Amino acid sequence: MSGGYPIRPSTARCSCTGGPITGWGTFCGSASVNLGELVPGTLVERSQRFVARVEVAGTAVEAHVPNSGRLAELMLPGTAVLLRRDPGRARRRTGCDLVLVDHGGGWTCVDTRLPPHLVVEAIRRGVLREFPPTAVVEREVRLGGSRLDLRVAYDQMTGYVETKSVTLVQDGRAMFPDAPTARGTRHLAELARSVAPGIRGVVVFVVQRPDAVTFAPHEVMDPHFAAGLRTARGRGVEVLCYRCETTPSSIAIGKRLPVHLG
DNA sequence: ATGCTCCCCGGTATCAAACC
DNA sequence: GGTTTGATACCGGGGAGCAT
Repeated sequence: MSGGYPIRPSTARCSCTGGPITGWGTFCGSASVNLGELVPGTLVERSQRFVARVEVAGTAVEAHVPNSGRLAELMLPGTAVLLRRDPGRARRRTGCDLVLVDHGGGWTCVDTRLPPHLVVEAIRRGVLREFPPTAVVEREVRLGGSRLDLRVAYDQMTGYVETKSVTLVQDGRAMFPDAPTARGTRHLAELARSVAPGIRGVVVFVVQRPDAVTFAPHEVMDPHFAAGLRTARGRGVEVLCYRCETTPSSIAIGKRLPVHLG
């Protein structure tokens, strides 16, 4: 199985029209990212930080966990999961990625590589209206001593965009981070430094859970990040939060959620 | 076009040094 | 002696850059 959203450029075809997919594994008629054909399994354990043992059709397999966060409320033994096979590189230790986790209220995507793709598609499809669909988007750009997810150029403007994947929700409130993140705080500082006439700094929290209705930084888990977020916004960094609409076959940027910085 | 190396990602674990 | 802080290695994989 190849297809799905891209780790490498996709040669998959759109399930809407059967035509070739334009760009990075998206459905051509919407801002959805196509997850391709996923394999159902049951989580046995997260044996290492980046590796999970999953039972698939009675056989235990190892899957790469593309998420360095704790995921404590999601990665519970016995949880239903969906895997994406990737026979691509011979050097891969695991044959598949753990993509979706059933937390009881719907599917949650745990792949932190996905949000930048979602944001790019949302811009191109006019769903994320903070940027024009005609903007030129570059991935993985350097800013100061960090590497940010996107640089978005349009007219005479440049926007530096960092996306954050949010999987923790408590009482309807999505929270980030689920573990202290010095790098995340550094990214905020870089964005704040970059803001100037003609240069925007934007952080987009992409919430993977359908039960979220608001967003706030996780003050208890990482007070430095929370303070950094407030400082960044005070210096002109735009703080956005969007919730994903996730199915076992696709993910799309959906509703924008209100942000409470305290 | 392909293969290789290196850096980065974001946490955990461990150890050493500094401090009370 | 106990606690805190800082530095570093490590994990698996993506992607840029370079050589062939």
